[in-house]
Amino acid sequence: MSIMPELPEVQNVCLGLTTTVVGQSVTRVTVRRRDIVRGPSRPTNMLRGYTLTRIDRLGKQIALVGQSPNHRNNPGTSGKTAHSPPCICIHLGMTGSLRFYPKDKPHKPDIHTHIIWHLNNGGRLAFRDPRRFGGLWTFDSVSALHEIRWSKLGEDALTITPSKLHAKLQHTRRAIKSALLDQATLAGLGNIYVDELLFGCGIHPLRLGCDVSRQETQRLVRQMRALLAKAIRLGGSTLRDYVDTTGRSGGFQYLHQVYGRSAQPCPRCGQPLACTTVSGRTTVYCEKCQP
DNA sequence: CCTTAATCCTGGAAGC
DNA sequence: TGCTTCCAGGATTAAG
Repeated sequence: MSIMPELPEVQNVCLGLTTTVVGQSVTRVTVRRRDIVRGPSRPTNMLRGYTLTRIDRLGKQIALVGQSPNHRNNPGTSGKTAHSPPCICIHLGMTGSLRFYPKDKPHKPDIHTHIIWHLNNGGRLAFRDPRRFGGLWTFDSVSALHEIRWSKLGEDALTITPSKLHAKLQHTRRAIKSALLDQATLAGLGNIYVDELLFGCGIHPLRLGCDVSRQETQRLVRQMRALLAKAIRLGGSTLRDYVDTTGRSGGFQYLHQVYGRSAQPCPRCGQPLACTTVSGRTTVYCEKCQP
């Protein structure tokens, strides 16, 4: 089973990028597949000539924020848009990865390596995505990213408050699982964590969103933060000893109590876990523990 | 409003 | 063993 980039994985990618590419400037960009750059894409020229100043994240989406090298020497000659830094938004989709290769580490791009940023320290950042569900969007400014793209997303799963989530859930008659998967409700949850979360909270995936009480929502948010935080920590540790298969699979199993365990005994009551489809997604749950 | 289905795509698993 | 088939998944779109 390969790593699925949901919020915790994306967060770890961001942490990695912060320590490797932030502060570096982009000397050259190789676009090996043009169609992986979606939407109107000419303006930022893929950040060539810019310095990467920071990495932002909302839900599962990553933003590489650039800054013109002469920005400091040339402040405020015209309107604010002139100095709003350009950025690139990256979604890893199902199989996307963003990997940094230091100067001395060789890197042989294969057919699935779509974009390579060459950095001034000799390092390279490579976007690879075999299945190509992921993609990349360029923006003139961070504010454009927020207005055009991130405004459609709900609050980040790590920071949303119980009352905000409850307000969103209250006026929907969709299944709770569908609502939680919808990035417009809150950003960051995917199929795996939604199943785990609902199991952890003892909530049936088909319960109506508006039937989830304030107290249950509180439990949901509390559990969600704990789950994501744990996964982030674990991701960090699995990255360190990536080659150690046993350590990695052990952590993986610990996190997944229901996902991928259809018909296996419920970790809480022992009854075989049920499997169904909700919003077109495989859904595993316990009929007894999630009434 | 809401759901379902189709679409995109490839690698891995299962079946024969 | 090698071939075929199926299926997973997120987001978007169209259709019911």
